Amino acid sequence: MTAPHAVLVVDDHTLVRTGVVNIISHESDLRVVAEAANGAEAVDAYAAHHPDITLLDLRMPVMEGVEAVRQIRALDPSAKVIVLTTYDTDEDITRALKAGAKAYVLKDITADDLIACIHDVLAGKTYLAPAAAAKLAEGVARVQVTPRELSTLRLMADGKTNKEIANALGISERTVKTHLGHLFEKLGVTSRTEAVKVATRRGLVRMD
Amino acid sequence: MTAPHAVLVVDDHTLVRTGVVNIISHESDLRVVAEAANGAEAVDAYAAHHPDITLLDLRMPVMEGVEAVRQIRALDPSAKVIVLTTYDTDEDITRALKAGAKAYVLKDITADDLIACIHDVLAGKTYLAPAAAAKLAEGVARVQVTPRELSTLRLMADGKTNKEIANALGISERTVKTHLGHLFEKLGVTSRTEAVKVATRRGLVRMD
DNA sequence: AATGCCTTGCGCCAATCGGGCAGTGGTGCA
DNA sequence: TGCACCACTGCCCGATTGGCGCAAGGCATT
Repeated sequence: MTAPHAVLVVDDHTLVRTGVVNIISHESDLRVVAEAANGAEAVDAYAAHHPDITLLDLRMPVMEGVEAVRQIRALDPSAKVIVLTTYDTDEDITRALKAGAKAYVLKDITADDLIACIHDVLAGKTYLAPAAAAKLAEGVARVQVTPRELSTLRLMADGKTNKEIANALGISERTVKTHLGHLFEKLGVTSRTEAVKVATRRGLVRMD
Repeated sequence: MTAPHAVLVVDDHTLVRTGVVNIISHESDLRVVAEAANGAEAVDAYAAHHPDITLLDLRMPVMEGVEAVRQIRALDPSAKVIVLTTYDTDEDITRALKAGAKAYVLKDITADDLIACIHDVLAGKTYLAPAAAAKLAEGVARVQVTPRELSTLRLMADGKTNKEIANALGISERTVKTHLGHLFEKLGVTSRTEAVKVATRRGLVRMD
């Protein structure tokens, strides 16, 4: 029998975190060596323990999950991070995978499947929740939103008028209209309110 | 030693649910007699087992949590339901309490506090998460949105134009404007996009 | 050199939106 | 019997929005 694999569990919801820790504790070849409640703590804990596996949520205060993945992978390019979250917008999924996550699973996964996923990742494989894989597949052919368009979109979703957006970005109101026009086309809508809806669904904007 | 109290656990996220079940299993005076993954299952499970305590999430497919609380309380007016959720919008809180929930706690609660909360409710007390209590307090002085205004708001948040809303509700476009005008005033905004933002934050509309 | 995309900008125009003023009818409560 | 509130509607007006076409400079890829 070899030494158990070290696991770091990150989730801002204490209850969920202890629930996951409990489940993992039942496995003899896994051992939780640290817990964290936000991205910043997660990076610190990773640096301190260098676990074999990191399980982390995406939506967290202080530091977002994707940024945490990025920083952990910067500390250790071989780090194996499993994203465990509630949401499956294609933005979240692609950003997490781009940041270097090895797996993306949803919280409606069963305990057994989670354990299986951890073993897969430990063995060097990757794992995608079926729903995540589907979203990703349909997203392949998806139109790209440019950085400037995204800034415009965010300000618009915040309730700003074209004039206010223009001032905020230091460009003319006409240019704002052009960006929005392109956005509407890409999102398949005709009004800003509708745009907010589908952008939210796609994970392009957040209602914080 | 008396018989342990029967508990029903309801959450659509399997992982979270088993986590909670695990935590409760560690208490000798509590016993999980059934689990459910949505509101409809919850009502069925309640009818079948009549548990002493029901722990349930609000956001679920098939049947929403608040509706489940209502139906369970209709089956058994003495039912003790604890709402256990991630969100703390004042809409969710007030609706859950109005539906007859005995407690409202967030998922960032610790396992110990959850157990304490269960015991409180078993003893006939009620329990409100501090954040929930605060939201409720500030909400006392909050302006009321009328049913008709709410319908209008929902359709608007869906991206509909005033004309489309008018057709959908069978009223004139002018009336839609009146409703929206009143809404804007109550929400403290001047545009529909802004209205969508604050209405979402308050839990009046959902981005499903 | 050519092609393509992003970003920026222009004018024009019809539709939509937000608001002001005014009014009717109904319900429920004091 | 008032009073308050809700739901509904009309006309009018200015501001904003969305769609149309067009185009120039920059930057990267081929």
